Amino acid sequence: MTDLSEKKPSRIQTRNRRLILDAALDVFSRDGYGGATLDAIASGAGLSKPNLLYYFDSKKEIYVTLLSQLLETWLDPLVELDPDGDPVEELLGYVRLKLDMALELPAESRLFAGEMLQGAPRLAEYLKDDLKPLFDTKCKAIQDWIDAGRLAHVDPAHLIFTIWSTTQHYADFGAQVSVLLENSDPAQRAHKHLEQLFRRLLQPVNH
Amino acid sequence: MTDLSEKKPSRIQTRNRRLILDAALDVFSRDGYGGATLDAIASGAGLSKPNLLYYFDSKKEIYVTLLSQLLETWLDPLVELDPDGDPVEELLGYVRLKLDMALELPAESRLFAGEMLQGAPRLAEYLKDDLKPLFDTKCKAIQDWIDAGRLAHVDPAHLIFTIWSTTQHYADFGAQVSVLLENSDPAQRAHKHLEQLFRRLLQPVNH
DNA sequence: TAAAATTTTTACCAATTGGTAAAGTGACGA
DNA sequence: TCGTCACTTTACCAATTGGTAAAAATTTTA
Repeated sequence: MTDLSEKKPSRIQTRNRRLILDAALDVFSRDGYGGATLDAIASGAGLSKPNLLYYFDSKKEIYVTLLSQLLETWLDPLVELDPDGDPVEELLGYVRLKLDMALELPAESRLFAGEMLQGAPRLAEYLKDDLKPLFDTKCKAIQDWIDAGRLAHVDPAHLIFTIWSTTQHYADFGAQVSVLLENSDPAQRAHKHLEQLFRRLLQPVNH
Repeated sequence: MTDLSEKKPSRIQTRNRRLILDAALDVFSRDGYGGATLDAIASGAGLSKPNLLYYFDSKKEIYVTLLSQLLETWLDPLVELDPDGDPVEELLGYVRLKLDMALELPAESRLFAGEMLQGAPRLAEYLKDDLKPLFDTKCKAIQDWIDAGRLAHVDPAHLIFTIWSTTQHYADFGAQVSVLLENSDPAQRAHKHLEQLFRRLLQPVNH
């Protein structure tokens, strides 16, 4: 018997855990936690179910592993927001990054959204301990920009909500978006639209 | 044996179908279609599972009934958008209505969002046959406003996406919002923020 | 009030679920 | 070549799932 949670993983372990997590992302993001089955994940990974359970102790462990790996990359762009940079350009850069993430990692976005829809039962402590402090810090930075007259008067918290919602919409509601847009290149139009939107919102009024 | 799908329903039928749909909305919106169980719905409605299946033939039928009832009210505000009204005020009114719906009917919003996350398998024909024509009509109306110089140059389709995403965010990501905002009255601030956002975006530039 | 129709309960069931035990396979170093 | 360790398969299992059959209770109707 081996304890997979300790020591450096073998080549096989690295490969199979990767296969499992990739398949699990597909299944969980499509069917939700409750709708996902180990059989579907195992089959997606090309492994037998007991073999899958050799690498992860339970369904929940796979899900939680997936979520916590996601959260690292998810927070990153907000961390990068630089209080010493140009306010409008910093925020537009953040919008651009978030939109690119939504377009390139839609499954990740949907996994996160699905967890939120369920009331974030497995993310409660993450929200309070990690996201909240970061959120407050960035809200304050934005408020400082406003106070310095370098940014239009906006509610910092709701500005961030607006950035999150408008960008993630292209992943989470992708099914709707693709039906309604048909032809026109969604990615480029979305980029142009959001740039315009936030530029108009954020540009301080000269006086 | 009775055919519940025909003739006018009895008082008991009306009451119990209502109880079931109310409970089902709770369960489906929280756990998703796959995660929801008939036992949970039955218990929520205060009925036994076989009794519940006397009123609906299957789990899927409950879900579909719920969805299609929702869609009627969901589309309504967009239908109301009046091409003969004042452009900015019409659109701001639409935003206000959508935000109120999200705040007052969060479970409905989450049910819809959950279906979207799964790729809208049960809404494919609704999206194409009902939503798409309406969407196109309204996009054209917005474009006409722009061409008449009564509205800033915006991408109509993406404007609608932005309205949908920013408003529904307060329902779909409510778990996150409530953790991050703590005290401050979210509803009122959201209203003020979105009014400001869309006013700045939509107000045509004088020239 | 008796019969007819509707509603509810009891007792099931086959399929699927997450998960386990243990035997088997394969690679690698002593 | 043998034993050890990591990995995989086979054969399960108890619990839960969506759903059914039919009897029992209740309500409605004639």
